[in-house]
Amino acid sequence: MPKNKKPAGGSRAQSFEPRYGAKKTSYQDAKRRPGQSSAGKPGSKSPSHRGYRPEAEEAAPKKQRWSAQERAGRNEARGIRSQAQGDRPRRDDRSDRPARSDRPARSYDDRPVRSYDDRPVRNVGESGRRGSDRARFDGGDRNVRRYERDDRRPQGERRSYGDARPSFRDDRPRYERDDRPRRDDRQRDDRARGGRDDRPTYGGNRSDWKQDEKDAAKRQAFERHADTVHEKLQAEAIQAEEVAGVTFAGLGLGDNIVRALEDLGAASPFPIQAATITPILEGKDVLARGRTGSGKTIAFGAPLVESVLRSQAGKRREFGRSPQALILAPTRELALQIDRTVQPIARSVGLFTTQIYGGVPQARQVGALKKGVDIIIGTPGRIEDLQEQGKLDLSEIRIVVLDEADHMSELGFLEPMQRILRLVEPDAQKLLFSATLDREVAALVDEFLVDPAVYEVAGEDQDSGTIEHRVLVIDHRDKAEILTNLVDRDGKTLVFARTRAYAEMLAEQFDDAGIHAVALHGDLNQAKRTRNLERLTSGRVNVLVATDVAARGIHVDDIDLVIQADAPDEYKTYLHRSGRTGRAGRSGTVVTLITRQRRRKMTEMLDRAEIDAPFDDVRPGDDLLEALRSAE
DNA sequence: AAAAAAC
Repeated sequence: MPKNKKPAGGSRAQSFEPRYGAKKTSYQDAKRRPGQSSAGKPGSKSPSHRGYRPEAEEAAPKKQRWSAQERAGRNEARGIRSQAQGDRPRRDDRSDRPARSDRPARSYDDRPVRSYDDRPVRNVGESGRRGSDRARFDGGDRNVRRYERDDRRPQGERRSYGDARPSFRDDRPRYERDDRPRRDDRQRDDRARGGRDDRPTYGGNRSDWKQDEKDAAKRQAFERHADTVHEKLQAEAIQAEEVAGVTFAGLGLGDNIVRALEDLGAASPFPIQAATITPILEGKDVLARGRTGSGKTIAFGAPLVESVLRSQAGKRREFGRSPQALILAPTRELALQIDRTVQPIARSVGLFTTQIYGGVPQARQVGALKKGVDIIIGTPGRIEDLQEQGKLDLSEIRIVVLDEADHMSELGFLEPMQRILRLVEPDAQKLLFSATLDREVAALVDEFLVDPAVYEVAGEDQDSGTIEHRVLVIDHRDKAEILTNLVDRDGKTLVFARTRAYAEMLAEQFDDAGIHAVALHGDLNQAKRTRNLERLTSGRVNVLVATDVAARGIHVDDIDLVIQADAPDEYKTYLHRSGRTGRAGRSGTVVTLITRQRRRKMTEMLDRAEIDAPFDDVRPGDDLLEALRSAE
C-alpha cells in the first residue's frame, strides 16, 4: 500500500532533500559515528527540522557587536598594524574572515560620512529628525521633493517676534541631543537672518562652532524661562454681553447653515463664535483662544463651510475635485469629533467632508478623495502620507484650520504641521484655534498667519469657577486602594495616567475590583479607542482610564469627576485634563493624587495655572474620599 | 520622560 509506505511528512521531507544534499551526508556521518556525543551543540540535529544548523555554521565565529572598548582596542591594533605592515597580507589570506573584520571598521568609520552624503538635502528642509525616520520606509527621492518644496518658500518673511523666536523649540532638549543639532540651529538661525545661502557643510568649521556656542547660550537663557508661563499674545477680549442679540444669520451665515446649527443645538452664537465668524467670512487670518466646548468647532466650522460654498457659487461640483478646506487636529478622536460637527453643516449645503487619519485602512479615505470632497478633517501623519502618495491634492486648499494649535506646536507635531502648511498655497486663509494663546504657537503664527485678528474670550478663562480642584496628598502604597475607592461611584469618572501601561493597568485593577472600566491610550488600535470612548459617552461604562490622548478636545458631556492618578508635569496639561469636566456650565471636580514629595512642585504648577486647590492628607477610608465620591 | 501622529 503506497499510503503506508511513507509517513505523512515523507513527501515533504523529500522535496527538501536536495537543499541539504551535500551537507546531509556529512551530517549523517557525524551523527552515526559511534560514541560521539551531540550534547552541548545548539540547533536541531535533523536536517528536516527548521531549527537545523549545519556544523559549518557553528564553526563560524559568533556575530556580535563591538563594544566601545573593543573598538578602541581595534583602532589601537590597527595603528600597530600599519607600523608593522607585514601583518596585513596574512590577515587577508584568511578567506573566511575578511568580511567580518571589515564590518566593524565600516560601521565605525565610513557610515557616518556616507549617511551624511546621502542626505544633504535634509539639511535644508526642517525635516531633520523625521527625515531619518522616514528613510527606513522609503527611498530618498522624497527628500528631494521636500527640499524643493521647502526651498520654494522664502523663509522668515513674516516674522514679527524678533529674536524671541527660537524659544519654541529651544526648550526641548531632544533637539540638542539629536545627532545633528547644529543643523537645526543653523537652519533656524538662517531664517532669523533671512538668508540661507551661506550654510556650511555639516562637517562644520571653527566659526560654526562659535556660532553654535552662542546659540547654546541663547538657548540656555530661554530654557530658564521654559518652565514659566509663556508671555501672552496681544488679544482682543470679547465680553459675553457684547454678543447678546447677535444671530448666526446676522453674522453672515446662510439659511441652511443656520438651520443646521439649530439642529446641532446652537440657536444663537457663543461669544467666540460671534467674534470669529465675521472676520473668517471676510477672509482674514484668525487666531483665537477658546477651549473645545466653548463652541470653537462651530466658530470655525460654520464660516468655513459658508466660505467654501461661496467660493464654489455657480461652479459645478465635479467628480474628483480637490478639497478646498483642511482642518487639522492633534488626535484622531478630536478629528472625528470635529467631523461630527462640521459634516452636518457641510451637508446642509451639499458639501462633503471626509476624515483623513491614521490607524484605519486607507482605502475608504482614498475612495472618498477620488470621488471628490470639499473639506478634509484629519491628523497630520495620514494627511502627509496620502499627499506624498499623490492621493491627496492640497494645492486647491483655500482655508486651513489648526485646532488645538498650541498642542500641535509641541515637539513632534510642529514640523509635520509646517510641512503641510507649506504645501498649501501661501495665500490660503489660516485659522488657528488654541486653548492657550502664548508664544508657543508663535512658530506657526509667525510663518503662516498674515496680520491675524486675535480673539480671546473673556470669562472663558480656564478657572471658570464651575470646577472644584482638590489635591490629595497620599502615601504611595495607598494609591491603588484610594483610586479604586474614588472611582467606585455613580457618575462618569475620567482617570488620567501618565503612561499607557499604567492606564491599562488601572483599568484592569478597577475591573478586578468589580468596577467596570475601560482604557484609552495610543497602544490600543483605533477600533478599540473609538469603542472605549463611545462606551463612556453612551454610559455603558462609567470609568475611563486614559493617557493624555484624552486630555485635549474630547468631549463627553457629563464627566463630573476627573482623577489624576499621576499629576501632570505641565500646567497646561493640568488645565486641559481638568477641562474634561465642568463642561457646558456643569459643575465638576478635579482630584489630583500626589505624594508628599511632590507637594511643592504641585503648588508651583497650580500657581502657574492660576488655580486654587486645597491640599489634604488622605488615607484610605477617610471621610473626604467619601465626600468626593458622591460629589455631584 | 511620555504622549500623540504614518506604513
